[in-house]
Order: sequence, then structure tokens, then C-alpha cells
Amino acid sequence: MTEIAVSLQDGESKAFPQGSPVAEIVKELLSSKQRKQTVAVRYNGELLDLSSSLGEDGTLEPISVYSETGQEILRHSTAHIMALAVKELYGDAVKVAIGPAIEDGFYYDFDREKPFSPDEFEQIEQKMAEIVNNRLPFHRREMSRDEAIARFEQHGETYKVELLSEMDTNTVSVYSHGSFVDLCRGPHVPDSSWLKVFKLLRVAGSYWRGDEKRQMLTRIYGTAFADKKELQQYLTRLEEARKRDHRRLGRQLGLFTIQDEVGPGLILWQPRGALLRRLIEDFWKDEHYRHGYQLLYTPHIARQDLWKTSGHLDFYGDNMYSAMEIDEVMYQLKPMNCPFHIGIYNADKHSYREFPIRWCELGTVYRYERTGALHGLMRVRGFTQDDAHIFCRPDQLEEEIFNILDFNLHILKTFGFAEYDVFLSTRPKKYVGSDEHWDLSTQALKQALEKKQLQYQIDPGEGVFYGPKIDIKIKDQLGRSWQCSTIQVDFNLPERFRMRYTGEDGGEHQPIMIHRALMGSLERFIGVLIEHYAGAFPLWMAPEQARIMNITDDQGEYCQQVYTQLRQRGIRIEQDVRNEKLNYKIREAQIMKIPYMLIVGQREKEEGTITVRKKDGQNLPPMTPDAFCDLVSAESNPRVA
RNA sequence: GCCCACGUAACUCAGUGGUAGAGUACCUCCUUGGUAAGGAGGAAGCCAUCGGUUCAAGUCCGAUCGUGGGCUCCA
Repeated sequence: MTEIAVSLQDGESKAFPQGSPVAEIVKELLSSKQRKQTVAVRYNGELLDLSSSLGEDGTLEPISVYSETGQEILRHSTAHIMALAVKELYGDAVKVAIGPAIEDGFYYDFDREKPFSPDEFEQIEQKMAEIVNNRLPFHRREMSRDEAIARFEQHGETYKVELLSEMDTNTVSVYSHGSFVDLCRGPHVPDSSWLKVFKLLRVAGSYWRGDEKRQMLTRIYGTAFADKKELQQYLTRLEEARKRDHRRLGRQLGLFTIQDEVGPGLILWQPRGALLRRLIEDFWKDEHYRHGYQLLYTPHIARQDLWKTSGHLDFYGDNMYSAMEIDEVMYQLKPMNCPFHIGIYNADKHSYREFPIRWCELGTVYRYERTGALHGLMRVRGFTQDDAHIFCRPDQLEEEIFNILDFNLHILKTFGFAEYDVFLSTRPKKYVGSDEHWDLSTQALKQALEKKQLQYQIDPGEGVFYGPKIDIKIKDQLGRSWQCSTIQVDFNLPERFRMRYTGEDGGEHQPIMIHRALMGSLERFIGVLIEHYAGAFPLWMAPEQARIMNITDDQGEYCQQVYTQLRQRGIRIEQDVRNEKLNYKIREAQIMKIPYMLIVGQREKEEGTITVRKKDGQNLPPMTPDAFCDLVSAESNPRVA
């Protein structure tokens, strides 16, 4: 007999024949209850819905386990079951911290003398499966904060006690399942039998409350899904993401290498990567010329005194490399380009009529990053910023910021990024400059954002020491966010370096300085680009646009001839005249993600043509090399791409 | 920097204390083949580095360097 079973979180359960109006039943059941509860709805024992939240107005919202909320509940409950399993296995040797659901899964932080190792996953998973099979109910209870503190203290759960003692509510909710009681807001599934599909993924260290001065805990990450198929899809997605990891593709496509001998976080650009970078740089320079910028070049080191004047030594010293002595004077590697641009400014007297002055530079800087922070191209120790500094009058500030935002979005769009997160970062704890200046510049950034009609979030206290900033973050394939663009107002350096201009009134005034980078750093930006395109770059930045290949040795000479012709016309072409089968050559070109393969056999040689095979496998009708040139030039302009 | 894992040929990886392995790439030869891997042979490794345990260490232990996943920090 088919039936619907509805179980409430407090353990009560009722069955009804199929066809019963589920929402009505649940509503009726819940109407006699005091609090919001999660209820499970099963058809023939199969889990169908997580229903929850009898709202204030008495309406019922069913929650599917496939919905975002449903998944979150599943995962959160799985985290609790994992904690229970761990407690049952290791008892008082383990203290629990926190265990939330996160994007794609959950984690739980534990404090244990010997950190967990993945070798223990099997044991824990087995225990979890056991608990799931026992259909252990989740019971929600409310108690006073003091009672809860007493309870957790008794069990030695000091982390929970710390959390509780900082809460300002009098009543808290706890969930119990078996021997494990956890401080938790809920909601949870009614019982553990809901949690069929889960997997522990990895262990990681994490500081208690995210504070590196506090206890290092062991975090176990896992995930849970409504069914096996969903889990499988998730694992497949991870695998796909791994395939487009820029470190893997960087190796495969011959773009860059990082070698122990040279040092961590220092990039060696291989010929193809160097070409890709040059194409990006050329485009960047060209666009800056069009947008009224002038290009600068500055050195990599400067006297230490310069960094004292700029305040970098005080505020950024931990990230700078040690000084070197040259002719009894101390010098240091630059972590930023700004002081040099200011030096160029101060080389001349300036008038308000020149403003805004827009100076840009692809400036290579060196910053000490802790080893654990390094990550492929994304986080390195030596990198090239696409830096610029704009000097203007206060009345030009807002408009200039607006212009930069506009330019910024144009550049990102050309590179194929239409989605990003925008943040406005405000005054940090460690800062220079007056509060008045900070407020003024924060306001200008805000207004420009609003005028540009950009959605943004406020990142409180995340500004640089010398000013507030707008950051634009791009997401990589694994969903990690990388800050690329940054626009920063600075009232500080102009003051420190006594920058001046002559105003309309003939008096001396101080210019406002804006720092900005659009791509952030070439290294990181290219890293994001590699993952974004999975290495298959658009024609305008593909290091190798075409590869010509002969079928037999007979066409070797013809191949060479066409190759030379196309190269002279500026096509980025390579030739493959090895004694290999065509299949083999195509396969290799395909793996290298080359947009066009030009095939020449006997037929083409006789007709003076080439056969063009596109990356997607499509063949174009035979054409002359000249016709191909026209085709490529039309397609390889970034401004129309 | 902190926690865990890892480091073997150019690359991807086997190798659970007893003579160092595979596939790919590379070199030579055969093959001249029309849209994603033709065949045969060859060369290639101080098993990251340093120290220890052992009759014996790629394998066990420690340190250092590096990498990966996180935490913290950040373009």
C-alpha cells in the first residue's frame, strides 16, 4: 500500500494514504506545535521533500532535498553526524568546534592532540553509515544559555562554552542525536536515515575563529547530496575543473614554468607564454594610449630612504625583501611603483591645466608572500602590475574614477569577463591620513560606483593603509575569487612627497592621486584567463593561431613555402613537417588548442591551396593562403572579437 | 608562517626493507599514411637534499628545501 509518511523533528510521525494533500497534512500537524519545525515527507519510504517552516502566517513552504536550502540542511546534518561518529570513535580525546554547511559541502573543526589523517576517513565514514542505518532522530531543544554553558562545560567542550559565553541571547537551541549534543540553530533533517549519500573529502588545518594566534584545529571537509547521481556529477565537475587548472594547462601548453632552482613564486615565461603575455601587453598599451594615458618605465630598486618617505617601510615592510648595500647606501626592491611615478611628477612644476595626468606602467614588483600563500600564477613573489597613477584636482576626482571604472569594465569585457564581484573597501585598523580625507575619498568612490550603476558590497576595514579602494574580483574555475582590478584613492603620498601644482589662483595646491590596476597583475590575470578559456584562447591572443601540416614528405617544400608566406603576413603560425601521420599531427594540434590547422596534401600542393580545419573539427572549403590571411585578420582584432 | 598530504626519468605515475619500473615525450630506423595516437629499437634516474636506524633504505625515523589542499595574509 502506497503511503505518505510525515515525520516531525520532535520525533512524531504519521502516515497517510497516497493522494493525501501533503501541504494540508503538514500544516495541520504543525498547527498544534509551538515552534517552526522541519518535517520529512516520504512516499513509500523514499525521501521526497524536506518541508519546513510553518511561517508566522501559517503558510507552509515545502523544501526539496534538491533545493539549495534542502542541500544545506542535508549537509549541515551530515556534519553533525560526522561529529557524532568522531565522538563515538575517539570520545573525550576530541573537542568539537564548529561545523557548518558550506558551498558544495560541509566541514567540522575538531581539536585533537593528534590531527586527523585521511587514513581515518574510512573508519569515520563506516561509523557514519552505521548511525545513518540506525535512523537516529535529531531532537531539538531549547534551554537557557546558562544551562547550556553548564552542560558543555561538564562535557569539556570548551569551544562551545566560549561561543555561548559571547552570545547575547538568553535562550539557545541545542540538537541532540544519540550521545552527541550540539549547540545549533538548526534546522536539521528529522533523523539520520535521510543522509544516504556523503563523502569525506580532505583534512585541513584551520585556526580557531580564524585567528592565527589561536589554536590550530583539524578541519574535516566532506560533502553530502540527495542522491548518488548528484554526488557523481559533483565529482565529475571537480575533475573537469582540475583539467583546466592553469598550472596543469600552463605545463601542457608550454606557457610558463616555476623551478625550485630559481625559487618559489618566481615565474619563468616559456616562448608561448611570453608571446601570449606580449599580445596582452600590446593590447593594453594600445588601449591606454587611446584612453589618454602616457607610458612610463621605472627601475626595480630604490634607496631605502625613498621607502621611508613613502611610508612603505613602516606599513608594508613585512612584505618587502631585505635591503642590499650599494656603495655604502641601502637599497630595496620595489613592492610598488608609486614612489617612482611621484618622482617623475616632482621632476617638473605642474599646472592645474595639465590635469588629469594619467601615467601607466607595466611595473614589475617584488613582495614577500608567505610560502603557504603561493599558488601557481595566482599568488607569486615577483609580478608585473598593470599599474597607473592619475593625478588630478579634487573636483575631477569623481569623474576620473568613473572614467577608470568605465575603462576597466571595457578591458575585462574584451578579455571575456562579464561576471565579477565588486567590493568597496573602507578604512583599515592600520592607516595613515586624516579621517576627513578617508571619508571624502570613500564618498567619491561610492558615487562613481553608483553613477556607473554597479552592484557592490562593502568590505569593511579592507582598504590599503593609504586609502580606500574599489576591488573587482574574478572567479576561477574552482569558484575561487581572485582580485584583479583595483582602484585606490590616495591623499597620503602626495602629502609625504610634498607634491604640488599651481592652481588657477596662482597658489600652490596638492594634487589627488589615484592608483589603479585593471588586470591587477599579468601573472594572476593570465592564470585566470587560462582557466577561463581552458587554454583555448580567442584568436587575437592565441600564441599559435595556426599550424600548417603536410600529409607526406612530398608536400614538405610547399608547406615551408606557405608557412613563410603566412608568417611574413603576420600570422602566428608554426609548421609540423615531421614524418608522422596526419591523425597524429591533428591530435597534437588539438591538444595544444590551436584555432586553425592548415592541411596540405598532394591536392592542395597542385592547386596552390590549403585546407583549413578548425579546432571544433569543422573543415572550411579549400582556400588560398591569401584568403586565409584575410579570414584571420578579420577575426583577430580584440575590439571586434 | 600554521595543520595535513606528497616529492621516483622531461611529463604522468607504479614500486609495503633485499639488483630501479611503465606509459607518454626524446633519439635512430622502417613506414609516405587525407582529419584525435602506424611499427621496431635505443638512450634516459645520486629515487628532492642532508643526517639517522639497519647486515641491507626509494621504502622506516628526523631535519631542510619544494609542491598540493586548507587556515591566515594578499594583486
